[in-house]
Amino acid sequence: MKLMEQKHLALLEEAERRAVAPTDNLRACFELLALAGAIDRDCAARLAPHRLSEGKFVLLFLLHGQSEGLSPHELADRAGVTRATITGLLDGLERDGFIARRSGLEDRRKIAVVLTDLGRKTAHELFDEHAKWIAALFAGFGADERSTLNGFLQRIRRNLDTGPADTPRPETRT
Amino acid sequence: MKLMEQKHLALLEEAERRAVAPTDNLRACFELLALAGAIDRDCAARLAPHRLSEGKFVLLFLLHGQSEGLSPHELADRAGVTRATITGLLDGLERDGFIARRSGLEDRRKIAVVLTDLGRKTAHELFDEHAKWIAALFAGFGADERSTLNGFLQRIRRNLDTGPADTPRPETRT
DNA sequence: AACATATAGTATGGCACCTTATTATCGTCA
DNA sequence: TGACGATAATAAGGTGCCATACTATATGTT
Repeated sequence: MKLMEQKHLALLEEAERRAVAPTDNLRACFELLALAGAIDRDCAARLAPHRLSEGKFVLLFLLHGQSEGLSPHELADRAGVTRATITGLLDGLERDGFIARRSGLEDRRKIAVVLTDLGRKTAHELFDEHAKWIAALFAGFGADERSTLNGFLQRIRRNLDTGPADTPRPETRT
Repeated sequence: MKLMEQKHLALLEEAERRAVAPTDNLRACFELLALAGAIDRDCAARLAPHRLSEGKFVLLFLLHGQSEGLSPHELADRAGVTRATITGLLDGLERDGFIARRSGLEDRRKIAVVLTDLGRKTAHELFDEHAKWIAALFAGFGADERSTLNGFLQRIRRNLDTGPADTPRPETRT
């Protein structure tokens, strides 16, 4: 269990050598990023045995309960990725037998993506397990602690948003 | 500025519908992940104008000050990625004129990666800016607050490590 | 009806990361 | 000495993400 990522350790050492910035702040930031990275990796590791990635899992539970299916466009909107990315994920899900593509009836440009039995079964089984796993990460936290943590995160986010006025980020398209 | 990622919103809704896990916990986790994601994206956006990614930037400052250069193997160890990944990053850095590959003298399997003038200049300029940017994320935080936050993160990490005994993660190879 | 424009899905190519070969070189030990 | 296993770098192929460009279909305008 590494407390910090290798690259961040290196950066920290160099920053100490140069004394350009308060290293306590750097350390705090890297611990945050390391934890998030660890969560992501753990998530991926839990889904991998089912031949799923996080992105694919999201599509699965988005489709679950939609007996009519959803179009790739809708999936993209709800999952928060581009349509092109959806195409790739669907290719994998179709190959592995989780979903099927049905060509649309009224609008022939549209496609309806529907779960197969395997897809439905997998989505159903995994969702609860997944949600419980995530919730368990905050086991032992009281409401007050969660809200304190949240306050910290908000403040960091504010610093993130107001700070870099020099970088004209193209404002994630809607 | 989105507070939470689209996919997490969707997951949260479904979890509320099903009432399988305390959604406050889920929400807290997603806020954490969203912030980390936002930081990563911001980092990428700051480096992109220089034709650098975070991975490439790390290599650059690892090489900075190493007048003898480093081998891809050493770079991989210090950056915490595989040698194969390093090869790809070096290809890009070489193409863009930041580094040069020098074939080794004593051991002819080895290659010495050295910075070009452009590489040295870029590394030098960017490092301070980058470190200051990261430190600025924790502007306004006192030592006590940083340590409270850190305590929270450690607790989450402990939950992460102890929880999933069922997932036999292959224990990140050294 | 005809043309312009918008939309749906996908292909293509790029990036950063991975795992698993493959090739060249090194060091050792029989 | 020469064969063997370790090591260095890379190649090949896979994933998930992106942006851009293309095709087919739909729709609105005149």
